[in-house]
Amino acid sequence: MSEHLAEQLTQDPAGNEQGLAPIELIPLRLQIADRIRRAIVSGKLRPGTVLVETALAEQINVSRAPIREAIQILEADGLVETVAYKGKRVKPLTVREVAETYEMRQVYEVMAVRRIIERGADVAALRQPCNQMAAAAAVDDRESLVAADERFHRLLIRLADHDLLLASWNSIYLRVHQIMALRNDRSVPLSDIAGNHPPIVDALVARDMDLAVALISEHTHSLVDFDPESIVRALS
Amino acid sequence: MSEHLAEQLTQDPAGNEQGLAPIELIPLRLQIADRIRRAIVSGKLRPGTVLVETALAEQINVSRAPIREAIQILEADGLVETVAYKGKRVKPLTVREVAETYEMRQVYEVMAVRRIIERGADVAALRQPCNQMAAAAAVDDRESLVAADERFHRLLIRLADHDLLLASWNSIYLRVHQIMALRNDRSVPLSDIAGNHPPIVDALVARDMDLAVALISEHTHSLVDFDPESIVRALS
DNA sequence: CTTTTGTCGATTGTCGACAACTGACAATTT
DNA sequence: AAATTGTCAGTTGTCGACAATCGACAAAAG
Repeated sequence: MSEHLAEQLTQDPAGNEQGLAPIELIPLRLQIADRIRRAIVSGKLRPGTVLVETALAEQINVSRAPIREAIQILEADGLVETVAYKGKRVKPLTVREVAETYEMRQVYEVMAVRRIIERGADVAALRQPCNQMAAAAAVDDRESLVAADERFHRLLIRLADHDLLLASWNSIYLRVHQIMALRNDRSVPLSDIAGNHPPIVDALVARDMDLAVALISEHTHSLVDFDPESIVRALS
Repeated sequence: MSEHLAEQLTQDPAGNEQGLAPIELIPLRLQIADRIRRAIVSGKLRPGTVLVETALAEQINVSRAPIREAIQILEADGLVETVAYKGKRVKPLTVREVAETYEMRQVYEVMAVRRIIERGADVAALRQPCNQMAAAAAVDDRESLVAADERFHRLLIRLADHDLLLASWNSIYLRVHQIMALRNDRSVPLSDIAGNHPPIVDALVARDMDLAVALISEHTHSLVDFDPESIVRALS
Protein backbone atom coordinates (compact mmCIF):
# COMPACT_ATOMS: atom_id res chain seq x y z
CA MET A 1 0.00 0.00 0.00
CA SER A 2 1.13 3.50 -0.66
CA GLU A 3 2.44 5.32 2.32
CA HIS A 4 0.33 8.40 1.76
CA LEU A 5 -2.68 7.09 3.56
CA ALA A 6 -0.61 5.72 6.37
CA GLU A 7 0.90 9.13 6.95
CA GLN A 8 -2.52 10.71 7.02
CA LEU A 9 -3.63 8.26 9.62
CA THR A 10 -0.68 8.64 11.92
CA GLN A 11 0.45 12.21 11.57
CA ASP A 12 -2.30 13.73 13.67
CA PRO A 13 -2.62 11.84 16.92
CA ALA A 14 -5.16 14.28 18.39
CA GLY A 15 -8.38 14.17 16.33
CA ASN A 16 -8.16 15.66 12.84
CA GLU A 17 -10.56 17.32 10.46
CA GLN A 18 -11.36 14.16 8.51
CA GLY A 19 -13.51 12.86 11.35
CA LEU A 20 -10.97 10.31 12.48
CA ALA A 21 -10.81 11.02 16.17
CA PRO A 22 -9.99 7.99 18.33
CA ILE A 23 -12.92 5.65 18.72
CA GLU A 24 -14.73 5.71 22.02
CA LEU A 25 -14.03 2.67 24.10
CA ILE A 26 -16.27 3.04 27.09
CA PRO A 27 -17.27 -0.10 28.99
CA LEU A 28 -20.97 -0.79 28.92
CA ARG A 29 -21.25 -0.44 32.67
CA LEU A 30 -20.10 3.18 32.46
CA GLN A 31 -22.41 4.05 29.58
CA ILE A 32 -25.32 2.46 31.42
CA ALA A 33 -24.37 4.05 34.73
CA ASP A 34 -24.25 7.45 33.00
CA ARG A 35 -27.67 7.01 31.49
CA ILE A 36 -29.31 5.85 34.70
CA ARG A 37 -27.51 8.49 36.71
CA ARG A 38 -28.74 11.21 34.38
CA ALA A 39 -32.27 9.86 34.71
CA ILE A 40 -32.00 9.98 38.49
CA VAL A 41 -30.42 13.39 38.95
CA SER A 42 -32.78 14.91 36.41
CA GLY A 43 -35.74 13.61 38.37
CA LYS A 44 -37.01 11.31 35.63
CA LEU A 45 -36.38 8.37 37.95
CA ARG A 46 -37.92 9.41 41.23
CA PRO A 47 -36.67 8.25 44.64
CA GLY A 48 -38.21 4.94 45.61
CA THR A 49 -38.40 3.64 42.04
CA VAL A 50 -37.33 0.01 41.99
CA LEU A 51 -34.63 -0.98 39.52
CA VAL A 52 -35.06 -4.53 38.23
CA GLU A 53 -31.95 -5.91 36.60
CA THR A 54 -33.69 -8.22 34.16
CA ALA A 55 -36.07 -5.50 33.03
CA LEU A 56 -33.28 -3.00 32.48
CA ALA A 57 -31.18 -5.61 30.70
CA GLU A 58 -33.99 -6.38 28.28
CA GLN A 59 -34.79 -2.72 27.78
CA ILE A 60 -31.22 -1.68 26.99
CA ASN A 61 -30.54 -4.97 25.22
CA VAL A 62 -27.48 -6.13 27.17
CA SER A 63 -26.95 -8.90 29.67
CA ARG A 64 -27.45 -8.46 33.37
CA ALA A 65 -23.74 -8.29 34.22
CA PRO A 66 -23.07 -4.72 33.04
CA ILE A 67 -26.42 -3.66 34.51
CA ARG A 68 -25.42 -5.02 37.89
CA GLU A 69 -22.08 -3.26 37.74
CA ALA A 70 -23.70 -0.01 36.65
CA ILE A 71 -26.12 -0.15 39.55
CA GLN A 72 -23.23 -0.86 41.87
CA ILE A 73 -21.52 2.30 40.65
CA LEU A 74 -24.67 4.27 41.38
CA GLU A 75 -24.76 2.66 44.81
CA ALA A 76 -21.27 3.98 45.45
CA ASP A 77 -22.53 7.38 44.30
CA GLY A 78 -25.19 7.13 46.98
CA LEU A 79 -28.02 7.36 44.47
CA VAL A 80 -29.22 3.75 44.72
CA GLU A 81 -29.59 1.39 47.63
CA THR A 82 -29.64 -2.41 47.58
CA VAL A 83 -31.28 -4.87 49.93
CA ALA A 84 -29.95 -8.37 49.49
CA TYR A 85 -32.31 -10.73 47.67
CA LYS A 86 -35.08 -8.15 47.79
CA GLY A 87 -34.37 -5.43 45.31
CA LYS A 88 -32.63 -2.24 44.32
CA ARG A 89 -34.27 1.14 44.27
CA VAL A 90 -33.49 4.79 43.85
CA LYS A 91 -32.53 5.92 47.33
CA PRO A 92 -35.35 7.82 48.99
CA LEU A 93 -34.50 11.33 50.10
CA THR A 94 -35.09 12.25 53.69
CA VAL A 95 -35.24 15.80 54.96
CA ARG A 96 -32.18 15.05 57.05
CA GLU A 97 -30.19 13.85 54.05
CA VAL A 98 -31.07 16.94 52.10
CA ALA A 99 -29.94 19.17 54.93
CA GLU A 100 -26.73 17.18 55.41
CA THR A 101 -26.00 17.34 51.70
CA TYR A 102 -26.20 21.12 51.65
CA GLU A 103 -24.15 21.39 54.84
CA MET A 104 -21.48 19.25 53.27
CA ARG A 105 -21.53 21.34 50.15
CA GLN A 106 -21.04 24.44 52.27
CA VAL A 107 -18.03 22.93 54.01
CA TYR A 108 -16.49 22.01 50.68
CA GLU A 109 -16.99 25.43 49.14
CA VAL A 110 -15.64 27.20 52.21
CA MET A 111 -12.60 24.96 52.01
CA ALA A 112 -12.22 25.86 48.35
CA VAL A 113 -12.43 29.59 49.06
CA ARG A 114 -9.82 29.32 51.82
CA ARG A 115 -7.42 27.46 49.57
CA ILE A 116 -7.95 29.80 46.65
CA ILE A 117 -7.02 32.81 48.76
CA GLU A 118 -4.19 31.06 50.58
CA ARG A 119 -2.63 29.91 47.35
CA GLY A 120 -3.27 33.13 45.46
CA ALA A 121 -5.06 31.44 42.57
CA ASP A 122 -6.22 33.48 39.62
CA VAL A 123 -9.99 33.80 39.86
CA ALA A 124 -10.60 35.94 36.77
CA ALA A 125 -12.17 33.00 34.97
CA LEU A 126 -15.04 33.08 37.45
CA ARG A 127 -16.33 36.24 35.76
CA GLN A 128 -17.47 34.32 32.72
CA PRO A 129 -20.10 32.10 34.37
CA CYS A 130 -21.18 35.15 36.36
CA ASN A 131 -21.88 37.02 33.15
CA GLN A 132 -23.63 33.99 31.69
CA MET A 133 -25.86 33.88 34.74
CA ALA A 134 -26.68 37.56 34.41
CA ALA A 135 -27.51 37.10 30.74
CA ALA A 136 -29.72 34.12 31.50
CA ALA A 137 -31.49 36.03 34.25
CA ALA A 138 -32.11 38.92 31.86
CA VAL A 139 -34.08 36.71 29.48
CA ASP A 140 -35.64 34.65 32.29
CA ASP A 141 -33.95 31.41 31.14
CA ARG A 142 -33.90 29.34 34.30
CA GLU A 143 -32.27 26.30 32.74
CA SER A 144 -29.32 28.25 31.39
CA LEU A 145 -28.91 30.02 34.70
CA VAL A 146 -28.79 26.79 36.66
CA ALA A 147 -26.23 25.42 34.20
CA ALA A 148 -24.07 28.54 34.54
CA ASP A 149 -24.45 28.37 38.31
CA GLU A 150 -23.10 24.84 38.29
CA ARG A 151 -20.20 25.92 36.06
CA PHE A 152 -19.41 28.70 38.53
CA HIS A 153 -19.28 26.43 41.53
CA ARG A 154 -17.46 23.64 39.73
CA LEU A 155 -14.85 26.14 38.55
CA LEU A 156 -14.57 27.49 42.08
CA ILE A 157 -13.76 24.01 43.30
CA ARG A 158 -11.30 23.39 40.47
CA LEU A 159 -9.45 26.59 41.31
CA ALA A 160 -8.75 25.16 44.74
CA ASP A 161 -6.54 22.64 42.93
CA HIS A 162 -7.38 19.73 45.21
CA ASP A 163 -8.30 16.45 43.52
CA LEU A 164 -9.86 14.88 46.58
CA LEU A 165 -11.96 17.97 47.22
CA LEU A 166 -13.11 17.95 43.61
CA ALA A 167 -14.08 14.29 43.77
CA SER A 168 -15.95 14.78 47.06
CA TRP A 169 -17.73 17.85 45.74
CA ASN A 170 -18.74 16.02 42.57
CA SER A 171 -20.20 13.22 44.63
CA ILE A 172 -22.20 15.62 46.74
CA TYR A 173 -23.29 17.71 43.80
CA LEU A 174 -24.95 14.71 42.19
CA ARG A 175 -27.48 14.77 44.94
CA VAL A 176 -27.71 18.55 44.84
CA HIS A 177 -28.61 18.22 41.18
CA GLN A 178 -31.23 15.61 42.02
CA ILE A 179 -32.73 17.70 44.79
CA MET A 180 -32.95 20.75 42.58
CA ALA A 181 -34.64 18.74 39.85
CA LEU A 182 -37.21 17.37 42.29
CA ARG A 183 -38.03 20.50 44.21
CA ASN A 184 -38.37 22.56 41.06
CA ASP A 185 -38.37 25.70 43.15
CA ARG A 186 -39.46 28.84 41.37
CA SER A 187 -39.82 31.13 44.36
CA VAL A 188 -36.44 32.84 44.10
CA PRO A 189 -36.04 35.51 41.41
CA LEU A 190 -33.37 34.60 38.91
CA SER A 191 -31.77 38.00 39.23
CA ASP A 192 -31.16 37.36 42.93
CA ILE A 193 -29.31 34.16 42.20
CA ALA A 194 -27.23 35.80 39.50
CA GLY A 195 -26.52 38.78 41.75
CA ASN A 196 -25.19 36.66 44.59
CA HIS A 197 -22.10 35.53 42.76
CA PRO A 198 -20.14 38.62 41.65
CA PRO A 199 -19.54 39.79 45.24
CA ILE A 200 -17.94 36.45 45.95
CA VAL A 201 -15.56 36.95 43.06
CA ASP A 202 -14.85 40.48 44.26
CA ALA A 203 -13.96 39.24 47.72
CA LEU A 204 -11.68 36.60 46.23
CA VAL A 205 -9.94 39.19 44.06
CA ALA A 206 -9.51 41.42 47.13
CA ARG A 207 -8.13 38.40 49.03
CA ASP A 208 -10.57 39.20 51.81
CA MET A 209 -10.74 35.83 53.48
CA ASP A 210 -13.36 36.61 56.10
CA LEU A 211 -15.70 38.30 53.65
CA ALA A 212 -15.31 35.58 51.02
CA VAL A 213 -15.97 32.82 53.53
CA ALA A 214 -18.96 34.70 54.91
CA LEU A 215 -20.43 35.24 51.46
CA ILE A 216 -19.99 31.68 50.27
CA SER A 217 -21.36 30.35 53.55
CA GLU A 218 -24.38 32.58 53.36
CA HIS A 219 -24.91 31.71 49.72
CA THR A 220 -24.88 27.96 50.17
CA HIS A 221 -26.61 28.06 53.53
CA SER A 222 -29.53 30.00 52.11
CA LEU A 223 -30.48 26.88 50.19
CA VAL A 224 -30.48 24.50 53.14
CA ASP A 225 -33.73 25.11 54.93
CA PHE A 226 -35.59 26.46 51.99
CA ASP A 227 -38.73 24.45 51.84
CA PRO A 228 -38.34 21.10 53.56
CA GLU A 229 -41.99 20.46 52.73
CA SER A 230 -41.38 20.20 49.01
CA ILE A 231 -38.91 17.43 49.72
CA VAL A 232 -41.55 15.30 51.38
CA ARG A 233 -43.28 15.06 48.03
CA ALA A 234 -40.12 13.53 46.61
CA LEU A 235 -40.32 10.48 48.83
CA SER A 236 -42.68 8.82 46.33
CA MET B 1 -44.86 -31.26 66.85
CA SER B 2 -44.97 -29.86 70.32
CA GLU B 3 -45.19 -26.14 70.53
CA HIS B 4 -42.53 -25.77 73.17
CA LEU B 5 -39.63 -25.67 70.75
CA ALA B 6 -41.48 -23.34 68.43
CA GLU B 7 -41.98 -20.90 71.27
CA GLN B 8 -38.35 -21.03 72.14
CA LEU B 9 -37.42 -20.23 68.60
CA THR B 10 -39.78 -17.31 68.13
CA GLN B 11 -40.12 -15.69 71.51
CA ASP B 12 -36.76 -13.88 71.41
CA PRO B 13 -36.31 -12.10 68.11
CA ALA B 14 -33.10 -10.38 69.16
CA GLY B 15 -30.37 -12.97 69.77
CA ASN B 16 -30.79 -15.16 72.85
CA GLU B 17 -28.53 -17.03 75.20
CA GLN B 18 -28.87 -20.37 73.46
CA GLY B 19 -26.63 -19.26 70.63
CA LEU B 20 -29.47 -18.85 68.18
CA ALA B 21 -28.85 -15.35 66.89
CA PRO B 22 -30.04 -14.77 63.32
CA ILE B 23 -27.70 -16.32 60.79
CA GLU B 24 -25.37 -14.00 58.96
CA LEU B 25 -26.31 -13.53 55.35
CA ILE B 26 -23.52 -11.48 53.88
CA PRO B 27 -23.09 -11.53 50.10
CA LEU B 28 -19.79 -12.94 48.98
CA ARG B 29 -18.78 -9.66 47.38
CA LEU B 30 -18.89 -7.94 50.78
CA GLN B 31 -16.96 -10.67 52.56
CA ILE B 32 -14.35 -10.63 49.83
CA ALA B 33 -14.22 -6.84 49.72
CA ASP B 34 -13.70 -6.78 53.49
CA ARG B 35 -10.85 -9.24 53.32
CA ILE B 36 -9.05 -7.48 50.47
CA ARG B 37 -9.68 -4.10 52.04
CA ARG B 38 -8.17 -5.23 55.31
CA ALA B 39 -5.15 -6.54 53.43
CA ILE B 40 -4.71 -3.19 51.70
CA VAL B 41 -5.18 -0.85 54.64
CA SER B 42 -2.97 -3.01 56.81
CA GLY B 43 -0.19 -2.77 54.26
CA LYS B 44 -0.10 -6.48 53.44
CA LEU B 45 -1.12 -5.61 49.87
CA ARG B 46 1.20 -2.79 48.89
CA PRO B 47 0.27 -0.04 46.42
CA GLY B 48 0.97 -1.12 42.87
CA THR B 49 0.17 -4.77 43.50
CA VAL B 50 -1.87 -6.09 40.60
CA LEU B 51 -5.12 -7.85 41.41
CA VAL B 52 -5.92 -10.62 38.92
CA GLU B 53 -9.52 -11.74 39.04
CA THR B 54 -8.91 -15.32 37.96
CA ALA B 55 -6.11 -15.77 40.47
CA LEU B 56 -8.16 -14.37 43.35
CA ALA B 57 -11.17 -16.43 42.29
CA GLU B 58 -9.15 -19.62 42.38
CA GLN B 59 -7.46 -18.69 45.63
CA ILE B 60 -10.68 -17.88 47.49
CA ASN B 61 -12.55 -20.64 45.65
CA VAL B 62 -15.40 -18.62 44.19
CA SER B 63 -16.24 -17.54 40.69
CA ARG B 64 -15.01 -14.31 39.16
CA ALA B 65 -18.32 -12.48 39.50
CA PRO B 66 -18.19 -11.74 43.25
CA ILE B 67 -14.46 -10.99 42.89
CA ARG B 68 -15.20 -8.39 40.23
CA GLU B 69 -17.89 -6.81 42.36
CA ALA B 70 -15.65 -6.79 45.42
CA ILE B 71 -12.90 -5.06 43.47
CA GLN B 72 -15.43 -2.58 42.18
CA ILE B 73 -16.38 -1.75 45.76
CA LEU B 74 -12.74 -1.15 46.58
CA GLU B 75 -12.49 1.04 43.51
CA ALA B 76 -15.33 3.15 44.86
CA ASP B 77 -13.40 3.31 48.13
CA GLY B 78 -10.48 4.74 46.18
CA LEU B 79 -8.18 1.89 47.16
CA VAL B 80 -8.01 0.18 43.75
CA GLU B 81 -7.82 1.52 40.24
CA THR B 82 -8.83 -0.19 37.00
CA VAL B 83 -7.55 0.25 33.49
CA ALA B 84 -9.89 -1.28 30.90
CA TYR B 85 -8.66 -4.54 29.44
CA LYS B 86 -5.30 -4.09 31.12
CA GLY B 87 -5.59 -4.79 34.78
CA LYS B 88 -6.53 -3.74 38.28
CA ARG B 89 -4.05 -2.79 40.94
CA VAL B 90 -3.84 -1.33 44.38
CA LYS B 91 -3.84 2.41 43.78
CA PRO B 92 -0.36 3.84 44.11
CA LEU B 93 0.02 6.58 46.70
CA THR B 94 1.44 9.88 45.58
CA VAL B 95 2.80 12.48 47.96
CA ARG B 96 0.05 14.78 46.78
CA GLU B 97 -2.67 12.27 47.56
CA VAL B 98 -1.30 11.71 51.03
CA ALA B 99 -1.27 15.44 51.70
CA GLU B 100 -4.78 15.87 50.31
CA THR B 101 -6.04 12.99 52.41
CA TYR B 102 -4.79 14.56 55.61
CA GLU B 103 -6.12 17.98 54.60
CA MET B 104 -9.52 16.44 54.01
CA ARG B 105 -9.38 14.71 57.34
CA GLN B 106 -8.62 18.01 59.02
CA VAL B 107 -11.61 19.68 57.36
CA TYR B 108 -13.89 16.87 58.50
CA GLU B 109 -12.68 16.94 62.08
CA VAL B 110 -12.94 20.70 62.28
CA MET B 111 -16.49 20.41 60.99
CA ALA B 112 -17.20 17.81 63.65
CA VAL B 113 -15.81 20.00 66.43
CA ARG B 114 -17.89 22.96 65.27
CA ARG B 115 -21.07 20.90 65.20
CA ILE B 116 -20.38 19.31 68.57
CA ILE B 117 -20.05 22.69 70.24
CA GLU B 118 -22.91 24.28 68.31
CA ARG B 119 -25.25 21.46 69.21
CA GLY B 120 -24.05 21.07 72.78
CA ALA B 121 -23.33 17.37 72.46
CA ASP B 122 -22.15 15.43 75.48
CA VAL B 123 -18.45 14.71 75.01
CA ALA B 124 -17.79 12.88 78.25
CA ALA B 125 -17.45 9.59 76.39
CA LEU B 126 -14.29 10.91 74.74
CA ARG B 127 -12.46 10.51 78.05
CA GLN B 128 -12.46 6.74 77.72
CA PRO B 129 -10.33 6.42 74.57
CA CYS B 130 -8.10 9.15 75.99
CA ASN B 131 -7.44 7.05 79.05
CA GLN B 132 -6.87 3.97 76.93
CA MET B 133 -4.28 5.91 74.94
CA ALA B 134 -2.52 7.01 78.09
CA ALA B 135 -2.50 3.44 79.38
CA ALA B 136 -1.13 2.14 76.08
CA ALA B 137 1.55 4.83 76.06
CA ALA B 138 2.55 3.91 79.58
CA VAL B 139 3.37 0.34 78.55
CA ASP B 140 4.72 1.38 75.15
CA ASP B 141 2.03 -0.56 73.25
CA ARG B 142 1.92 1.22 69.91
CA GLU B 143 -0.76 -0.97 68.38
CA SER B 144 -3.21 -0.43 71.20
CA LEU B 145 -2.53 3.29 71.15
CA VAL B 146 -3.25 3.56 67.45
CA ALA B 147 -6.46 1.60 67.93
CA ALA B 148 -7.54 3.87 70.78
CA ASP B 149 -6.61 6.91 68.70
CA GLU B 150 -8.91 5.71 65.94
CA ARG B 151 -11.70 5.12 68.45
CA PHE B 152 -11.25 8.66 69.76
CA HIS B 153 -11.51 10.25 66.34
CA ARG B 154 -14.34 8.01 65.16
CA LEU B 155 -16.28 8.83 68.30
CA LEU B 156 -15.57 12.53 67.75
CA ILE B 157 -17.12 12.26 64.31
CA ARG B 158 -20.09 10.29 65.60
CA LEU B 159 -20.77 12.92 68.23
CA ALA B 160 -21.27 15.41 65.43
CA ASP B 161 -24.39 13.38 64.55
CA HIS B 162 -24.03 13.81 60.79
CA ASP B 163 -24.38 10.67 58.68
CA LEU B 164 -22.85 12.13 55.57
CA LEU B 165 -19.88 13.45 57.52
CA LEU B 166 -19.40 10.05 59.11
CA ALA B 167 -19.49 8.30 55.73
CA SER B 168 -17.04 10.76 54.22
CA TRP B 169 -14.72 10.49 57.19
CA ASN B 170 -14.81 6.70 57.03
CA SER B 171 -13.87 6.80 53.37
CA ILE B 172 -10.95 9.10 54.04
CA TYR B 173 -9.83 7.20 57.09
CA LEU B 174 -9.40 4.03 55.07
CA ARG B 175 -6.51 5.68 53.32
CA VAL B 176 -5.24 7.20 56.56
CA HIS B 177 -5.10 3.69 57.94
CA GLN B 178 -3.22 2.51 54.87
CA ILE B 179 -0.74 5.35 55.03
CA MET B 180 -0.03 4.77 58.70
CA ALA B 181 0.52 1.08 58.04
CA LEU B 182 2.99 1.82 55.26
CA ARG B 183 4.98 4.59 56.84
CA ASN B 184 5.34 2.75 60.13
CA ASP B 185 6.60 5.91 61.72
CA ARG B 186 8.29 5.51 65.07
CA SER B 187 9.74 8.97 65.47
CA VAL B 188 6.98 10.44 67.62
CA PRO B 189 6.88 9.44 71.27
CA LEU B 190 3.70 7.65 72.18
CA SER B 191 3.21 9.86 75.20
CA ASP B 192 3.06 12.91 72.93
CA ILE B 193 0.27 11.40 70.87
CA ALA B 194 -1.64 10.40 73.96
CA GLY B 195 -1.11 13.82 75.52
CA ASN B 196 -2.51 15.69 72.53
CA HIS B 197 -6.05 14.51 72.99
CA PRO B 198 -7.20 15.47 76.51
CA PRO B 199 -6.82 19.23 75.81
CA ILE B 200 -9.19 18.81 72.90
CA VAL B 201 -11.78 17.25 75.16
CA ASP B 202 -11.22 20.02 77.69
CA ALA B 203 -11.84 22.68 75.05
CA LEU B 204 -15.00 20.89 73.95
CA VAL B 205 -16.27 20.67 77.51
CA ALA B 206 -15.52 24.38 77.96
CA ARG B 207 -17.37 25.08 74.70
CA ASP B 208 -14.38 27.11 73.57
CA MET B 209 -14.91 26.99 69.82
CA ASP B 210 -11.76 28.82 68.77
CA LEU B 211 -9.49 26.80 71.02
CA ALA B 212 -11.07 23.48 70.07
CA VAL B 213 -10.81 24.23 66.36
CA ALA B 214 -7.23 25.37 66.76
CA LEU B 215 -6.27 22.26 68.70
CA ILE B 216 -7.90 19.80 66.34
CA SER B 217 -6.42 21.62 63.35
CA GLU B 218 -2.96 21.56 64.83
CA HIS B 219 -3.34 17.95 65.81
CA THR B 220 -4.34 16.70 62.39
CA HIS B 221 -2.11 19.09 60.53
CA SER B 222 0.96 17.91 62.39
CA LEU B 223 0.68 14.64 60.53
CA VAL B 224 0.50 16.10 57.04
CA ASP B 225 4.05 17.00 56.16
CA PHE B 226 5.69 14.56 58.43
CA ASP B 227 8.05 12.62 56.30
CA PRO B 228 7.06 12.72 52.66
CA GLU B 229 10.15 10.70 51.90
CA SER B 230 8.87 7.59 53.62
CA ILE B 231 5.87 7.69 51.32
CA VAL B 232 8.03 7.38 48.24
CA ARG B 233 8.96 3.91 49.37
CA ALA B 234 5.29 3.01 49.34
CA LEU B 235 4.88 3.62 45.62
CA SER B 236 5.77 0.11 44.55
C1' DC C 1 18.73 -3.11 9.25
C1' DT C 2 14.25 -0.90 9.75
C1' DT C 3 9.54 -1.16 9.43
C1' DT C 4 5.46 -3.39 9.19
C1' DT C 5 2.56 -7.22 10.04
C1' DG C 6 1.05 -11.41 12.26
C1' DT C 7 0.55 -14.16 16.30
C1' DC C 8 0.33 -15.45 21.12
C1' DG C 9 -0.61 -15.35 26.09
C1' DA C 10 -2.79 -12.81 29.61
C1' DT C 11 -6.53 -10.15 31.31
C1' DT C 12 -10.82 -8.02 31.44
C1' DG C 13 -15.69 -7.56 29.41
C1' DT C 14 -19.90 -9.83 28.46
C1' DC C 15 -23.18 -13.41 28.24
C1' DG C 16 -26.74 -17.02 29.32
C1' DA C 17 -28.05 -20.35 32.74
C1' DC C 18 -28.72 -21.96 37.25
C1' DA C 19 -28.98 -21.59 42.45
C1' DA C 20 -30.53 -19.11 46.62
C1' DC C 21 -33.58 -16.30 48.82
C1' DT C 22 -37.92 -13.62 49.69
C1' DG C 23 -42.79 -12.59 50.22
C1' DA C 24 -47.34 -13.80 49.42
C1' DC C 25 -50.87 -16.93 48.72
C1' DA C 26 -52.96 -21.49 48.68
C1' DA C 27 -53.38 -25.92 50.86
C1' DT C 28 -53.45 -28.49 54.87
C1' DT C 29 -53.94 -29.56 59.54
C1' DT C 30 -55.71 -28.93 64.11
C1' DA D 1 -61.89 -20.74 62.05
C1' DA D 2 -57.01 -20.34 63.20
C1' DA D 3 -52.52 -21.66 62.67
C1' DT D 4 -49.16 -24.07 60.27
C1' DT D 5 -47.11 -25.73 56.22
C1' DG D 6 -46.35 -26.16 51.22
C1' DT D 7 -45.92 -23.98 46.87
C1' DC D 8 -44.99 -20.57 43.46
C1' DA D 9 -43.54 -16.41 40.91
C1' DG D 10 -40.17 -12.82 41.15
C1' DT D 11 -35.66 -11.09 42.18
C1' DT D 12 -30.93 -11.16 43.19
C1' DG D 13 -26.56 -14.06 43.82
C1' DT D 14 -23.30 -16.98 41.62
C1' DC D 15 -21.22 -19.65 38.13
C1' DG D 16 -18.65 -21.30 33.94
C1' DA D 17 -17.76 -20.20 29.17
C1' DC D 18 -16.83 -17.23 25.44
C1' DA D 19 -15.58 -12.70 23.14
C1' DA D 20 -12.77 -8.46 22.97
C1' DT D 21 -8.73 -6.11 23.92
C1' DC D 22 -3.97 -5.27 25.12
C1' DG D 23 1.27 -5.68 25.17
C1' DA D 24 5.02 -7.87 23.48
C1' DC D 25 7.55 -10.67 20.71
C1' DA D 26 8.35 -13.13 16.43
C1' DA D 27 8.06 -13.18 11.50
C1' DA D 28 8.02 -11.13 7.12
C1' DA D 29 8.67 -7.39 3.85
C1' DG D 30 11.13 -3.38 2.13
